Amino acid sequence: MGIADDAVEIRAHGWRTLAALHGIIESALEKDLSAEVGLSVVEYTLLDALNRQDGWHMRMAQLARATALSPSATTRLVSRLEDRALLSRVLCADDRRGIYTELTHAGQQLYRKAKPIHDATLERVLKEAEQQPELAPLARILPQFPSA
Amino acid sequence: MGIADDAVEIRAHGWRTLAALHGIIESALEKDLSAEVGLSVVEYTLLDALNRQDGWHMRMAQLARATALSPSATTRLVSRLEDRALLSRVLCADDRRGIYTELTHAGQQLYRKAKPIHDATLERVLKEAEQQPELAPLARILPQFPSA
DNA sequence: GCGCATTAGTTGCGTGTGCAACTATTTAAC
DNA sequence: GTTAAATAGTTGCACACGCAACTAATGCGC
Repeated sequence: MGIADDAVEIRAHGWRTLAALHGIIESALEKDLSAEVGLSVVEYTLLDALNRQDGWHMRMAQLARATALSPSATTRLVSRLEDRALLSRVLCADDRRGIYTELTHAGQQLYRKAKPIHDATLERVLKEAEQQPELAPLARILPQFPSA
Repeated sequence: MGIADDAVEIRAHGWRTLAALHGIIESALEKDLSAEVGLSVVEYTLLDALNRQDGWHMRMAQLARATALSPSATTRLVSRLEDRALLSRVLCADDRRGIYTELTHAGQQLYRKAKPIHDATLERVLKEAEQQPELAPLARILPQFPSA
C-alpha cells in the first residue's frame, strides 16, 4: 500500500472519527436540551445564531446555512419557533421576497435558560470523549481552534 | 469575561465548526453516492463497517454503534439492504437472540464500486473546506490523526 | 418600459429517524 | 427448577427531513 493509498485511508478514518464524535455530541445535546427546556439541537442552534447577531435579524438563507438545513426544513423550523412565540418573522422593505427573523423576549429568555445546559453538556461529553482512544485525538483538539 | 467563560465559548465555537464540516461532508457524500451507486451515507457506512471486518459478521448492536443510529433505525437499515440482497441476516447459534449480518457477493461488489467514489468526494470536499477560513482549522487537522 | 432568467421562500410528498412498547431469549436469584 | 431481571432485536407511531414543483419579487437585456 503506497503513500497515496495511506492518505485515503487516513482521511476516511478521520471522517469516521468526526462522524462518531458528532453523533455522540448531538444525541447528548438533544437529550438534555429537550428534557430541560423542550428544544431540539437545531432549534437551539437557530436561537443561538440569532442571539449571536445581538438583536439584529437574519434572513432565511443565513439561518439555513447556520443550521446546515435545507430551505424547506428551515421554513418549517422557523414556523415551529414562531408558533411558540420564540421568534417573529419580519418582512423586509427593500427586498420584499426576503424575510427577516428576530428573537422575541420569550425567545431570548428561553435561550438564556438553555445556554448553560448546552454548554455544560458539551463540556461533559467532550471530557468523556477524551477518555475514549478512538475519539480522543479529535476531542482534545476541538477546544484549541482559533476563537475567531 | 474570564478564562472559564472563554473556554466555554471556544468549545461552543469548536462544536459549531465540527457540525458545519460534518454537514458539508455528509451532504456531498449523500449526493455523489446516491447518484452513482444508489447508496445513502449510512448505507455506505454500514457496508464499509462490515467490509472492514473482512468476511466476518457483525451484530445489530455493533452496526448501530458504527453508524451512530438507534436500534430501530438499524433494524430498518439492515432490512433495506437485505431486501436489495446486499447482505444477509444470520441467526447465531450460541445466543439465539442475536443476529449476525454479513455481506453477500453483490454487497461486496457494490462496496468496491462505491469506495472510490466515497474517497474521491471526501478528498475533494476536504480540500474545498481548507479554503474556507471557518472550516480550515478542522479540515486541515483531520487527515493527521493516528491511523490506528 | 417589457419579457425572461434568477433568487427567496413556501408547500406536497415520500422516506428515514427516535421513542416507547413489545416479543423472545438469556442470566441471575434463591 | 421456577421466577424475576436484564438484554437483543423488532414494530407502531409521530415527526423532521430533503427533493421537486410552485409562487412571488427582483434584476437584467435591449
